[in-house]
Amino acid sequence: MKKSKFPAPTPGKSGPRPGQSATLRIVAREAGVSASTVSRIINGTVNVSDGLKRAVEAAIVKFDFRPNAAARGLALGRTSTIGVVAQAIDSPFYGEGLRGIEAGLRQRGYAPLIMSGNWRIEDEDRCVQELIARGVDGVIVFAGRLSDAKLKAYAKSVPIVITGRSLRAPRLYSLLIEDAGGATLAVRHLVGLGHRQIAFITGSENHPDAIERLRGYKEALAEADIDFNPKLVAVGDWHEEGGVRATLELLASKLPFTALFCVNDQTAYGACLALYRQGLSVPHDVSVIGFDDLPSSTYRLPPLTSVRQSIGELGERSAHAMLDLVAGRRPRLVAPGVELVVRESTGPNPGTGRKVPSAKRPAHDSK
Amino acid sequence: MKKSKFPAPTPGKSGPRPGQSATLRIVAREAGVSASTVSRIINGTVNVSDGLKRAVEAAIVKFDFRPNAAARGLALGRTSTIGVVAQAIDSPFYGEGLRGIEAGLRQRGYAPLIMSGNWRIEDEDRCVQELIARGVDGVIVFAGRLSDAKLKAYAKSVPIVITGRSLRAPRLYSLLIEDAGGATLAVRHLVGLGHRQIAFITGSENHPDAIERLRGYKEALAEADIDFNPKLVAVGDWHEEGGVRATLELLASKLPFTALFCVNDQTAYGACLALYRQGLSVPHDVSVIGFDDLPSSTYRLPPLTSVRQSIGELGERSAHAMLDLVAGRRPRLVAPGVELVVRESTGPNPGTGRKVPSAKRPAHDSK
DNA sequence: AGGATTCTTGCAACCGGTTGCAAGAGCGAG
DNA sequence: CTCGCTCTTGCAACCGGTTGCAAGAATCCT
Repeated sequence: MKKSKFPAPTPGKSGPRPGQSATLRIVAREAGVSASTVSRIINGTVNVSDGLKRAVEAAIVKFDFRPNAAARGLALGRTSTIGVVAQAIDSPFYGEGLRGIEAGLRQRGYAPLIMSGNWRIEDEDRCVQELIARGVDGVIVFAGRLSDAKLKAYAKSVPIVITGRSLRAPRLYSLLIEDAGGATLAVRHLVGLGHRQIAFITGSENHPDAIERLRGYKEALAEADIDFNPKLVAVGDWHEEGGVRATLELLASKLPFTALFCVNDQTAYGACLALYRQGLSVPHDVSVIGFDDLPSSTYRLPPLTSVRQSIGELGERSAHAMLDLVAGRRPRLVAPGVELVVRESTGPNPGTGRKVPSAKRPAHDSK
Repeated sequence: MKKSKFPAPTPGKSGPRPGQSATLRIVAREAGVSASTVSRIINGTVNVSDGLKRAVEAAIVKFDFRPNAAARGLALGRTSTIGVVAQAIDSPFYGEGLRGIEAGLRQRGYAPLIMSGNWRIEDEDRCVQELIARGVDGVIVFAGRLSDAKLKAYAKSVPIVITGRSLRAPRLYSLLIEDAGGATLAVRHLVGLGHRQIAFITGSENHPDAIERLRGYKEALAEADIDFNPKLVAVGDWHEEGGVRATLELLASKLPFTALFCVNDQTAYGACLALYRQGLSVPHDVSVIGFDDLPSSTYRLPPLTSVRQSIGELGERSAHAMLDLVAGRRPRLVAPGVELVVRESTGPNPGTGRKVPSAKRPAHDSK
């Protein structure tokens, strides 16, 4: 496999060989210069006389030369690759975040190496380890669940950016999402429409985002002098399926509710389906509101009211924060703010006698 | 930046230093052996005596040693990384495909390096070039539009797997999707429900998948002795927005139709919204059928009838085909077959007097 | 027991770019 | 015309694993 020790690399032929890319030294020989000169021309490290430059450039074109990334990475000690840990690459939420990350990295010549944690902490852990082993220049953990301690430990071997929590450590930067604030926004909207019995479907119970959103829900209830009823909280799984199940549980409990706040949009999609199956209309019988404002929420039937937190923007900012860390600068970025987007899945409480002034809702959508 | 020439690498301290990973030689010194021995133990290349093995393993643990991927890649001539070109990472379609690819690669220790072509041929081209420059061991072009000639040219420098077309060249493998067959399935289903005026919303016009699905649509019409009417074909963009626009155009043309076949599920989502806006009910006024059977189609209102072509499975098979190519074997895989999944967005033609026997539709969903 | 095998292990030369150092070329000033 | 300066360019030593080769140790054979 090794062993290739051509004394004079095929002196007779000079064209590029298929499937075997040229090396710096081959190009150098062709142009009659040394390898270092070629390297310097490619990287623009120092000035090179015009004649040589032209000759070298011709040789580069002739052999279609591309510097070997592994060799360059080895010499420079960096790979221009950032590891990204998501939970699932197929998921509107992570998809949008990854798009933002990719866009943010590409601007400066970096590329993301993406791995999926499959919602399992052990997998997430394995991902980070494998990414480090692959020599990435940094790791972005997007909405992950790894413990703070683990993250701090990993930050010792590679810069880390983490979204969805607040954590301070050297070479680690965190972007905190306004989970509680967004949840408060959602519940206030429902209260404003006259709802008093507002159910909540949470995500997996120990996820930091879920905990915070529950907190925001409680705060908004307190604000409106509504007692918090734990029986109006059901547990989903961040996916449609969990939304269906949780909604059916809530309905089965016979506890009346006229509005439903879901921990994320996908859960809300499931909730809408479950309500439809039970012959309940959204928003006439039950108002439903989500969180994230996924792109597809605009196109749901009915279009979903949601709390917008631009995931794409969050991804892009994570990427920039990471590039700052890599360059040794201290990032100065925060997560984008949250914002209520009112569409057609929420409406006035049908129970109240008094007419609630209808919220302004655009005719087609409110993009 | 280089210059580091520690005569004796910090002989006093011996613990791992933060941010600076240990090298093979450091581990070797700690264990009192040579670097080659450590390498051989790690890779299991040859037998090593038990005592040394234990000492080395202890040293590896002590320094938390992970071999540098760049160096290994340089020495071995491969990176265990496969480049993947998608159009958009945030897109249920590509998301599912990428998940399959990741799963298929991970099984054998490979990881995907994903880049987005953003639906632009030039970007797609740039992606392939950058991936090659990064030294990936192969490139999977997932549902791309690069010309056959370009692909063949690239296959000279790196193995290539391409989905969605049929192409033969050395070190290139293609997985052909049954686009036409799937489209025929969809239209036959509609015909079976009594529909005769069946509209079609295509994707971007020059995309191979779109062309093939149109062909299948025409074939099924011919089969049922229905004349093909080009005015019943509208152009979308593979996304919800295009589905909305195309549907509004079809409705504005005043040409009656009772069923609508959409080139993919996202287009169908948009179509459903547009119909809803115009006060038309799916499936009572118009039947809608999609293509792809995205996971979220199960949770639409109403759940969408679609032609299932397991994208995830396609991704996984692409990955396996690529690994075959890399290993020098000839892949023997084909794309997964298509299959009709009947849900609730299609129903009997409301216009026909005769009652059409209702298709069997499960109560909740037909996963 | 002596010689022939086989096994273990280290040395050193790779893989392909990068870069400090110094030699040589080119140029201006005295 | 010579000295000293700057600019261009090549040499060689890295980066950190891998592996052919051969020396030495261990094992087996007659």
